[in-house]
Amino acid sequence: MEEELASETEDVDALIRSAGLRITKQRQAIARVLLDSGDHPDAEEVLERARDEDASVSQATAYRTLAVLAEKGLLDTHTFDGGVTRFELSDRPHHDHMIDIESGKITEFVSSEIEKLQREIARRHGYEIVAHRLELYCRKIDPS
Amino acid sequence: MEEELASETEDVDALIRSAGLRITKQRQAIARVLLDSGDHPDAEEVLERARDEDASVSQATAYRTLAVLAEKGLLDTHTFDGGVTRFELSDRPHHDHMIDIESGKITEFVSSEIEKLQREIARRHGYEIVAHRLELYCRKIDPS
DNA sequence: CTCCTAGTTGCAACTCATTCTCAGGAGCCT
DNA sequence: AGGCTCCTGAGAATGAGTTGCAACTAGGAG
Repeated sequence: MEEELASETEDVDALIRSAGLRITKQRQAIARVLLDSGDHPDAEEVLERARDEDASVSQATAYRTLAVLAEKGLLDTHTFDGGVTRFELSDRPHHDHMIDIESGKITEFVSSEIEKLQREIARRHGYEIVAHRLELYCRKIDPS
Repeated sequence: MEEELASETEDVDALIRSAGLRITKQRQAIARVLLDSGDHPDAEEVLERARDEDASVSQATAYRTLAVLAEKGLLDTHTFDGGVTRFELSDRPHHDHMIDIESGKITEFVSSEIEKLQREIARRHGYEIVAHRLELYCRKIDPS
C-alpha cells in the first residue's frame, strides 16, 4: 500500500454529493485536491492541482465548485491580509491561524480560553457569535 | 460654537504632513473626512464624503492618498469578510471589531486578556506578534 | 440499454475594486 | 517670481472572481 494519501473515490464522491451536486470528473478532481490538501490553497492553486488529475478542468468550474462547497458549509474560506480567497475543508476541528509574515507559512492553533472570552464579550454586548476570524501576523523571534 | 465636529485645519494639515505629503485641497478634503469619521468607510465612501468639501477630488487621488496614509501607518485597514478595504485613523487606542451580520453595524471592543493569551500562544510557537486581526461575526440575541 | 432533461462544462466576455499611465497643474523652497 | 518636483484627473489597465451561452453529460425513467 504505497499510496501517497490519495483519498478514496468514495470520500471524493461523498463530498460532492453532500453539496447536492452531480458527480463529474472535473468535480472529482477538485474534491480530491481538497481532501488531499493539508494547506490552504487559493482557487488558482486548486485549479492547478486538479488539472494534474484531469487537465480538462476549467477555471470557471473550479471557482463555481469551490463557491458551492463553501456556500454549503463544506469548505471554510480565508482571505489573509486582504489577499486572495483560500480554501480548506471544514470537517476538521476548529482552529485559528498564525501567519509568518516573512515566509508566509501558516500555523494552526486553538485556544478554548480565547474562544470563551470572545463569547463573553459578545454576550456583554447582546450578541451571540456566528463566526469569528482570529489571525496573528508574526515574526520568528530572533534568537540572537 | 455650533460646529459639527469639523476638524481644525491644523489637524488636517498635520496628518498630511505626517505622511510626508504636500498640502493640497484634495488631500485636505480626504484628511478631514478621516478625522471626522467615527466609522469605517471604504475608499468610495471616503471619496463621496470628500467631494462634499471639494467636488474636484478624483477617485485616483482618493485611492492614492489612502494608500500612502495606510502605508505610513497613519491609517489602519480592514477587509471584513473578504469585502472592500475599509479605513480608520490609527492614532486611536487599539481595538478589535464585532460585526452584526444582519445590519452590518460594527462595534469596537478591547480585551487585554485575549491579547495576552495571543502573545503567549505566539511565543509558544517561537513567534512574536507583529499585528493581529480579531473579528467576531455576531447576531443579536433573540430576546424571545 | 436507451432516452430525456435538468444539471454541467469550457470559453470568452464581463464586473468591480484597485492601480497605473500620462500630460497638464500646482505646492513650496529659494 | 522661478522652477524643480510632486500632484492631479481622466481613462486605460489589471486581476480576482462571475456570468451568459451553446454544447455536453449524469443518471433516473421507461
